[in-house]
Amino acid sequence: MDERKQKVLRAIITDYINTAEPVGSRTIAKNYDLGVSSATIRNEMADLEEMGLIEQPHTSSGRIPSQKGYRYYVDFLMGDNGLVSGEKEMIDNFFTEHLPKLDRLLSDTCKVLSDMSHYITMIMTPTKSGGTLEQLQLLPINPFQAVLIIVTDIGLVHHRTIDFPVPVSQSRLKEISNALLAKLKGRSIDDVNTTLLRELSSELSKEVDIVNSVLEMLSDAIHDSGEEKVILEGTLNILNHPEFQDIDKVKEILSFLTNENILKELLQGRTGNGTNFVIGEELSHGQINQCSMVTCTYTFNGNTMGSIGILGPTRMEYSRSASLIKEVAEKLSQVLQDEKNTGGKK
Amino acid sequence: MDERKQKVLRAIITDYINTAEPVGSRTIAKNYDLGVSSATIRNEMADLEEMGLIEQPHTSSGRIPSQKGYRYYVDFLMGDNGLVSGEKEMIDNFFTEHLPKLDRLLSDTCKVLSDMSHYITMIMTPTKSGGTLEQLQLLPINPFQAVLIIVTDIGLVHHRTIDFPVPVSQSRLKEISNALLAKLKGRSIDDVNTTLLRELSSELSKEVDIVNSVLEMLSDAIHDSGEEKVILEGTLNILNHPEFQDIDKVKEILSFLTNENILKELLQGRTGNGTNFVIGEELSHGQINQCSMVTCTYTFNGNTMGSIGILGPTRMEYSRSASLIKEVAEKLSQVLQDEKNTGGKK
DNA sequence: AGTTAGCACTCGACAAGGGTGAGTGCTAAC
DNA sequence: GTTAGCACTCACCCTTGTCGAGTGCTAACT
Repeated sequence: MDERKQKVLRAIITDYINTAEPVGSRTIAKNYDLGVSSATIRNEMADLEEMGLIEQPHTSSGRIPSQKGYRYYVDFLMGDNGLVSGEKEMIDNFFTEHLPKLDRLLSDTCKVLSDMSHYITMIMTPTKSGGTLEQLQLLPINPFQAVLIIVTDIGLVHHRTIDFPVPVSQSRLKEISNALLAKLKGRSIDDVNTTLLRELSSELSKEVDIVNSVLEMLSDAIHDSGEEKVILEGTLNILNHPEFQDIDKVKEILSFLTNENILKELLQGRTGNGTNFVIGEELSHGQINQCSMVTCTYTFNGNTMGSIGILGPTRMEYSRSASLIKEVAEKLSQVLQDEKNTGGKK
Repeated sequence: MDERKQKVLRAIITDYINTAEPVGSRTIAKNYDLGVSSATIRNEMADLEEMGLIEQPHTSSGRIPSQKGYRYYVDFLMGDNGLVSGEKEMIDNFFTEHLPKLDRLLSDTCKVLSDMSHYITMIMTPTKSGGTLEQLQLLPINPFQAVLIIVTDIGLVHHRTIDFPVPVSQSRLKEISNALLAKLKGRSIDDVNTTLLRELSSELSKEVDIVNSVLEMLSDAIHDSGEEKVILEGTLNILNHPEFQDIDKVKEILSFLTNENILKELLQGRTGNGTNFVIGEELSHGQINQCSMVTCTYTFNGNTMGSIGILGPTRMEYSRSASLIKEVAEKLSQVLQDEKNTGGKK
């Protein structure tokens, strides 16, 4: 593929990203000075079409990029446009001003990203597997109820209300609480499985009913704590793009995205450390095969913690989205790290 | 307004609710045997139009109900159609099967209601003002961090992570924790305001930095705890109704509803104990003046705790929605009460 | 006096037809 | 290899005509 063909392809894709209209040879000749006439460009376009990189919606209309064309574009042509001046600063400000309360931070980050990108954004919360249990406490509310609280090493707090079948004294509650803490403190979340809990149950078998109520909720809380969640924002943004004017299409996509497992699947298993592009049918879900996605991971302590994704039409601004998501992911990782370093000088 | 006019009006509204098409005199004569010809109905319709209860989208089209017409309908004509057989059972089952973990319960309730109604539903979480603080505890994570936990009398748990500027020993933490608990236990949430916190700050002034970090987060948690939230579900349901085929209209409505304060306003201040109807412009927000809303309150300990709302097109099924929402609100109140009674036998 | 049948009229919805313009492919000349 | 020119295609828009549902009015009927 010679350089001129690349230029033509880049011009077509750039134009189509901006206008969402099939782009003709004259438009390119006029607006992207390649130094050749429209006729020449027509010849090049015929070649590009033969290669499967662009296509014609119908005879005698302009060309639009094919999915293969977009793939070639992100892999070889796109380059790194960077962010418009001021945008990087916006992101930085957001992170310096923001309280590092994890769930809130993530959901606000997601919101900022969707506002800036004008696409749908999603963030997977940190996988807690690998974390350890640092605190565990039972707080009495009344003789028949208590609150179970667990805290993991990265400071995530989970709680559950426990109903006891019989009244439980405060001192007894404290005993159980201390016994559990002694056993579990410092253990990894993944270790606290059914087997271990059963062991505990038999060890603390003085009052089975009570202990079992506690263990049940503990298991529930641990399980919940190990579970990633996906935060979704900017779903309404897609309504601004001309490819989503069909209400049925929109409905299909949006209801598809309400399934959290789908979102996890979309965010997970994207290879590579940097930004990653998944285009159209590569997403392998018919409902969103008119969409593309840019993903990136964020880290904590050098380990991948979760992913961030931007979902837009196949015609999305790949370069800009990549720059945005990369900046956000880096800043996010940094804030998490800072929090750990300055907050927890062990 | 004589009986026949009422019958005609009821027929028009019923038909329009089902079809979303302007309804003509012939349709009524044919499908709703009033025992008179279409000509007579035409005369009645002319009268109804003069009264402002129905209107014509354009000359020589059928009639559609006006907002005043809907108002008359819900006030006098509608009656109580009740639920289709099996629906009440569905709701009851949902509540018996469901774990009473408050926030989860409410969001699932909201979901069930939106699934059954096919409209947008919203639930305002319980107002905690009036509640009292029952538990308060500081759990150490490491010398520089602790988790603050507060529990209210109805079992709501809130937590905040605190960063200390200097290392704090476990025993000192316990002291502070106990001192605060002694001061605050049993006090109403509303009482814990800035003034009280300032008092505490000076009383516990041994290590101002530490105490202030704690009080700041306490204030934050209390504030959050006093704050109602609104859960929203079924936003995509409106896409099924023919009046919402215009993508711009949909966008306007949906983005309007992302503002939580708006939702609160919509749910609050509806008079009366039973179900309540707000029609079209009565909602006093231009963005949703093509919508109507049915609301109902749920209670705990005999006090109104929060509201539930169903938002649909003005052409919504008022009677059915009212029955649904009433059933759900009653069951929800009952579950909350049961939980209190069996869970907390003080 | 209220009800009904009949009739002329209105107006939106839909389909068919023609013009316009953007864009292509091909060919011949440069 | 590049360009200019030309015939051709096709979506889009506008106009026109037809159709049908529905109305209002009037005169006849009970």
